[in-house]
Amino acid sequence: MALRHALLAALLDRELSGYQLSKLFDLGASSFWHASSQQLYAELGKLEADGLLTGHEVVQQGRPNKRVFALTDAGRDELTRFTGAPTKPTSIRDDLMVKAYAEQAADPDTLIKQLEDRAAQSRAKAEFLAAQLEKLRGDKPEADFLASADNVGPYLAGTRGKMYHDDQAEWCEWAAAILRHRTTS
Amino acid sequence: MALRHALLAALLDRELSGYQLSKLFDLGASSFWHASSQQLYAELGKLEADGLLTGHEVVQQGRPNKRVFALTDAGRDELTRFTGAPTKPTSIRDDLMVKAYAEQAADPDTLIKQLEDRAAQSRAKAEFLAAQLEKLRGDKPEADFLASADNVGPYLAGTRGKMYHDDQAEWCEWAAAILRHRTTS
DNA sequence: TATGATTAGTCAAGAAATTGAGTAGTGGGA
DNA sequence: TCCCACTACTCAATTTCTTGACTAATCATA
Repeated sequence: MALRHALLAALLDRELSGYQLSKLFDLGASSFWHASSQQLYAELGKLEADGLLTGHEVVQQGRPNKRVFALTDAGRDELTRFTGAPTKPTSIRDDLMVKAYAEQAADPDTLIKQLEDRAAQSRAKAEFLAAQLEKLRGDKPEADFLASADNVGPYLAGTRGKMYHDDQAEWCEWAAAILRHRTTS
Repeated sequence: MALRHALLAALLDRELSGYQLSKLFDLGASSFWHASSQQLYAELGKLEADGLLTGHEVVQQGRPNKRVFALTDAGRDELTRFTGAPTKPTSIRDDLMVKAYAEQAADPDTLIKQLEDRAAQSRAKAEFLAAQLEKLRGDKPEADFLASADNVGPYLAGTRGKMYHDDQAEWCEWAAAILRHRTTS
């Protein structure tokens, strides 16, 4: 029920092809939602059937043709409805937290490695998102951009994504340090 | 594939009934994983069938009988394997981030209300988790507890949960303030 | 004395997400 | 010149998760 709205949101101020959307929703790059390409194309089909967006074939030379999707008025209305409707908080479901919880059953060294690897991944992703944010706000200071820009949504969402990954990296390193300390003493 | 391990982790140092587990994995109270009771009971059945845990009927007076589950050696081994195996990072999928991203299509006032409501929920949950952490560490300072306690896993996971909700609340309030400022100017 | 909350679950239907493989053309590097 | 990566998708099977309803007893409250 929510990938629908994530797709509509991504198409709010531009047209994108299925493939471009699949890059935007990629696990390693998405700032606000993730989905596999298979899931995306399936959902795009449903959204088109429901009249929330329209697809146009674009003929290309030198590479496969693509279908570019755009929001319809109905799609925009649906997004407006969605943003105003209460939804229940998204639940936490993180495999790393399960691993940390199960620390007693874990081999300390491999668990520490898991945490350090994830810390590195999150650091990289936080940096990537920081670069995206910088690009979005251009040369303005953040406060000016947020006060005056005409589309701040992606910036708000990107900021949350960056916070998440900064925290994740920090926590992973903190937890790894504690476990390391416990094994050496 | 991961609810399995979350359940095994929860049963690592104690026996719990399905109902107790359903409270632990409740959306409003879970610090490290969430699942509905239906999903839980289904998964508990599979885990028992796979020999990763055993259930014992406990007869009670004055209330329905219950089944209490305990880890088997195979279950503990599976947890050890899981904690050492690399897993891909959990993806971000948060309805609020989608709503923020779609700010352009949103009615400002209702979106602001959504953000403020969620901020309040996250504040409450962060407080709840803070109380749990305090209970876990007893009267010791955190550093002493983490260095000397025999089961720090739940504390590590709970800390991440608290960070998540502290951040969520902070971001929601920040985003709401920006949107409010943009509507009044 | 009826009403709702709490304990302790079960059943079934459907939607959402994952896993794994496959197609087919183009461009670039060893 | 061969192989790999990239663009741009599709198909099928399976697992996971959600939604909504239902049973049935006890306890506290109004």
